[in-house]
Amino acid sequence: MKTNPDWKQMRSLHLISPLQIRTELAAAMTAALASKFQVEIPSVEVLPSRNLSFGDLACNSAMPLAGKLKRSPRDIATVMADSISNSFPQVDKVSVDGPGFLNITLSGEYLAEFTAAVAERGLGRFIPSEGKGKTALVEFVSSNPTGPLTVGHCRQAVLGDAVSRLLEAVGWNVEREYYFNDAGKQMERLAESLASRYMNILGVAMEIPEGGYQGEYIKDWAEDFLKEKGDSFKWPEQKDDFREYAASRAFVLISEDLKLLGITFDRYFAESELIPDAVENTLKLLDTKELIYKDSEDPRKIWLKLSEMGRPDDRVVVRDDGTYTYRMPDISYHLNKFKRDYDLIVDIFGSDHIDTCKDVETVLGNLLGEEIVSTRLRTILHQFVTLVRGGEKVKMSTRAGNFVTLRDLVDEVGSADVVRYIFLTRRAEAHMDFDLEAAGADNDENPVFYVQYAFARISGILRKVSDVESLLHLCNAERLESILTGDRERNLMRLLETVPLKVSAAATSLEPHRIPDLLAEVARAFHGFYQHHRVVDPDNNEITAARLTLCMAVRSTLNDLLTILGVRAPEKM
RNA sequence: GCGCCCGUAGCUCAGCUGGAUAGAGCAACGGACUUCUAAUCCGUAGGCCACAGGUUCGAAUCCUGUCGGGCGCACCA
Repeated sequence: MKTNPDWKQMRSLHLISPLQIRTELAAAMTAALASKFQVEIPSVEVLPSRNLSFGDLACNSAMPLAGKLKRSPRDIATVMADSISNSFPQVDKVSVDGPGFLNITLSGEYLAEFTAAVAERGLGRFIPSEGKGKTALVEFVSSNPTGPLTVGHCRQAVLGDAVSRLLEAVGWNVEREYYFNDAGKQMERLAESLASRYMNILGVAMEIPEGGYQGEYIKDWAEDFLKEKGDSFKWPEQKDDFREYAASRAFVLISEDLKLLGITFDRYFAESELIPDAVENTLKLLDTKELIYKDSEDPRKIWLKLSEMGRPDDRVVVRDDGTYTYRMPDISYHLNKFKRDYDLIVDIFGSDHIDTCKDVETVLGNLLGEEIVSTRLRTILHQFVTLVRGGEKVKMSTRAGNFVTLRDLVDEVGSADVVRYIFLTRRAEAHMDFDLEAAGADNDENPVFYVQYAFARISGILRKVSDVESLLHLCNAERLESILTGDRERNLMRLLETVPLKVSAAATSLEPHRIPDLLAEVARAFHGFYQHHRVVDPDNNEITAARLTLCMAVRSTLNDLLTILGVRAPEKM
């Protein structure tokens, strides 16, 4: 998926990429308008047709240009149509329809060449590689290391991994990073909660602190702590021992949870690494820029002047005991990320982070320049997940310790593929009801199987054929075009041709939810084709070869799209 | 009260940098297995795109307001 198209080789085959044909058509039409009307013309846009019955590509630029050129939209569209109608072998038909739409139908020759090339060399090389040679950092999950991951983290984990994979699909070199908050007040509470359980085992009364952690897993940790380290520890004398032990156990817990979904990180970045040097440097920097001030009553307490930067309220960044609030190391962390010089920094947070991440962005803008921050930092805030079982909402409460964990979810659903796919079907900013019964169902209520089944079917066909390679060599683009003339075959090729640019658009907008839609569309078109056309015909090698070529192209497309979601492409089901 | 997100078919959701008849899956109804896996296919039905204004040649899409839901408004993260 990472290789770049070899344009020269394609030229020799008369094949140009989906992106290039669109670019060339737009350029030709823009040039024709400029020369005919002798005015500056904003570049026209060639877009996918909304409805395939109009054609493959459409352009509506004639309508907005009508006022400026003082001509009717249809006249303008006609000028555009004339400029491309006979000069592109990739174009079969151009028409002007309705109020001034320009509709373009791609030629069978081009579609056949494209399909053959995808079958032979894979779809990946046709995806425009905008990210080639560039690096991106994607931060996600970053949950407090205080316990197992929950359903909310699960959505974020899946989303972050898919965003990363999507960026990789268009050529980015991606690093996945988990910011490990191991230095804050929550860690203190966790350590004390552990100490409390430990003391209880030893028969000493000690309450779990206010806001502490009640989960059963802490009891297990306490028992292990006792076994491994002995019974001589006291709170708060050996505070650090409790804290370190809890953090390391939480770390293991979290990485095992992530492993259930097949997610790994390139780096776990510990907040404690920033303390105190990096944070003190950041404070000095903020002070130099006069963005902080001392509290009027307690000079050890330090405030951030957010209200002067257009945010609603000033915030404390250093408490009177000298410890930092969440925002402080987070600003340092982001400065660190910028210093590492990525071309793109993606932050993924739950919607409860809205205020803090706006604050951090604002401060970064003041320190580094708004231009740099707005072009290089992109934040995805996802909404929460409501679990539904049998039409009833599943109550979740972190405090009481009866939350549904990521592990529970994957166990109940029974498949990481299903969990990933369903989470990725909704766009990040939309609320989401996750129906445990439907997700756990082993039937056609489950959208994942529909797509995977298409891949498995193709694999089944391939198993029927003894020598796929030599059969495929029987089939060149010309033959493909003359044999695959059915509507279903033709529409399948048309659909495949749009995939590279749709992937590219999804990556540009950091929206992996577009991929499941696309997958379902490809699978649907394939299932329809499969039902109506027999692929393997022992008496007709030519037809077999042509349809097999199409199957190979679909297979490659499904595989690449499933890879973006991190969902398996099974040979058998 | 303030900020952000959401409100599209019975259910879950796409479509939202404005464009030609609003889409899909599931559920419902009617059909299709002596043929490469029927976890499939074909067909039918289902919608004042929350509501009210505005911008324009054109609005589910942009703006304003109202109503409804989620999240936040910590010296937690």
